[in-house]
Order: sequence, then structure tokens, then C-alpha cells
Amino acid sequence: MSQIGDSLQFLRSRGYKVTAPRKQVLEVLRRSSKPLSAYQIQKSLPIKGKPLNAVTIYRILNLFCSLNLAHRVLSSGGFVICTLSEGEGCHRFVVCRHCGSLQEFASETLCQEESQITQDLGFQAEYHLSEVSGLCLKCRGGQR
Amino acid sequence: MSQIGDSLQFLRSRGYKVTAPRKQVLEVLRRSSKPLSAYQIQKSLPIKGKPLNAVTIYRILNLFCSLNLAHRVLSSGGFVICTLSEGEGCHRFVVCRHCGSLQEFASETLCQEESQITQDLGFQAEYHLSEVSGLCLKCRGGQR
DNA sequence: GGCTTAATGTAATAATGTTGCATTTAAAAT
DNA sequence: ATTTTAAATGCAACATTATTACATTAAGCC
Ligand SMILES: [Mn+2]
Ligand SMILES: [Mn+2]
Ligand SMILES: [Zn+2]
Ligand SMILES: [Zn+2]
Repeated sequence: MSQIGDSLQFLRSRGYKVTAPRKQVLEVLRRSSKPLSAYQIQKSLPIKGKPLNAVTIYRILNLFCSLNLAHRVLSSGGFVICTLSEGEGCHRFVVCRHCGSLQEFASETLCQEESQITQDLGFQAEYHLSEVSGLCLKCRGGQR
Repeated sequence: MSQIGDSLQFLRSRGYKVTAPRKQVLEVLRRSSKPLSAYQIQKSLPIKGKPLNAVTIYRILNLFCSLNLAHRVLSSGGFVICTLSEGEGCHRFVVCRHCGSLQEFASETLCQEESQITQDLGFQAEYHLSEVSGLCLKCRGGQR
């Protein structure tokens, strides 16, 4: 699973440098199953040497989000790595309100319907932010 | 349009007191067409006498949101008054990325489809957060 | 190995949000 | 009307999140 290599290659191909801080942030995000804040990322970084500067982490996260390598999850205020490919419509999340685990998904149908509804309200839809919260299988104890 | 009176009555009926700060925050939110942060609300309050304490404003906003008298718009971090009634599914927003104007809407269909999709991912959906961004009629210059 | 410029570090500050405790007051009871 | 009291607000201190300007470092190029 050299997904990280792909991300680094993607950065290079867009003219961005591959640096130690960027690799580290990418690593931390890939390992986490839950959204992490910039400062949580800072704390969970290698104890060897100085920790990354928070400003640097913010800049890296902004870059990753602008390239859709990562997303900011607004309902929790954290950042996650993107697990989907392009071309399936806007990337959405479903989050467990109990354990915080989350999964990314996309749906052309949802995008189209939202666009239709908002068009009737006079808007030209461009981006669809959507985060569904509920309970995951584990946190329901396998019921239902 | 004594919508405010209704809100105050609603507060009383739920056992909450009707206070000057609550009336003021309600007023400010009702007048605004865009989401306001707690501190923006504080600034836009009557210049007569001391301004409301920020802590108080946060507590009032939390109360309003818990009662669905107001909502927090996550994409902008501000608060708006609720303009819908209950029973139509989760309340959603479409926001103009240019002028910041926004409109609230709801759709049972969207809720059902999101619930179905996320159920297939193992989740029991409970709440649907959704904010569509785009351009309003004015900001498109009436085109399209 | 040096060059160039993007990226990072540093310091200072802004904006947002929370907690514990003292004081005030809306609304009920007398 | 006055008293009562729980709820609401004020106050002070602090935590978290985020941004800006400028100095320093180092990735990728020759
Ligand atoms: Mn994605
Ligand atoms: Mn609403
Ligand atoms: Zn769970
Ligand atoms: Zn607009």
C-alpha cells in the first residue's frame, strides 16, 4: 500500500516540493481513522527532534485540501486524508457520533438533486458540503 | 411579522426565561441576511449601555441552536435564525460564495437517499448536515 | 557543489470558544 | 407588593484555533 508514494508523486507533478514536513503530515493523516486538528497532528509527530511548527502544519493542510489530497471535516473541525478518486461527484462523509470513526463517500445522484433543488431557489450550485452523522455498526452493538 | 414574539413564547413554553440579552440576540439574528459570529453579534448590539458579554452570547446561541431556533453554519462559522418549520426533514443551506447571502431549505427525499447510502456503509444515519455553495441570482448578474 | 525560490521557522497577534465562581434578575410563591 | 429562588448573566482567567510579516533553510535545478 504505497499510497503515500502516489501522493508525493502527485505533489511533484504539480510543481510542489516533496519535503520532510509534508511527508510527516501525510503519514500521520494516513494512519489516523479519525479527523485530526493541526495541533493534534503536531503532537502525534515523531518525538525525535523538534516538532513541526503549527504554522507549517496549517500551510501543509491548506495545500493538501486545495489539491483534494485531504479534507477538512467541519462537524469535528479536523482533517482527514482523502480515500476516494475523482470524478464521482463531491466527496462526503458519514461520521459516528459515538466513536468518531468516519467514512468517505460520493454520489452523483445526491449532487444532481441538491443542484436541482438549489437551482429552484435561484442558486447555481458549485460545491456540495455534506456530513451525515449517526452510529456505526460497532457502536450499535451489531444491532439493526 | 411578530416572529420574534413567537420565539419568545416558545422559550417560555419550554421553561426558559425571556431576558433582555435573549431578545437582543434574537433581534440581531433576525435582521441579518448572513451568518454572524458571536463577536459580530456583540458588535452589532445597541450602543446604549454595556455590550453583552461574549460568554452570554455563546450560551444564548447554544440554547437557540439546541432548540432549533437558530443554526450554526459550518462553512462560514456563523449563526443564523431558522426560517423553516419542523417536520420536513433536516434543515440545509445554500450559500452564495460571492455575497454570502444564504437560504435555508429541506428535503425529505435528500434525507432518505443519504440515509440509504450511509446505511449501505454500515451507519444508522441520524442527522444530515449539508451546505451547498454556489452563486446566487444577483451575483450571476441574472444570467443562466 | 552552487543557485534560486519555494518552503519552513519564528514571533507576535487575532479570533474563537470554554470554565468556575460571583452577582443579578425573571418568574413563581406568599 | 414583597419575598424567594433557581436560572441567567457578568466577570476573570484561560484554552484552542488560526493568521500575518519577516528571517532562515533546503529541495530541485543547472
Ligand atoms: Mn475525498
Ligand atoms: Mn432551520
Ligand atoms: Zn462508532
Ligand atoms: Zn450572491
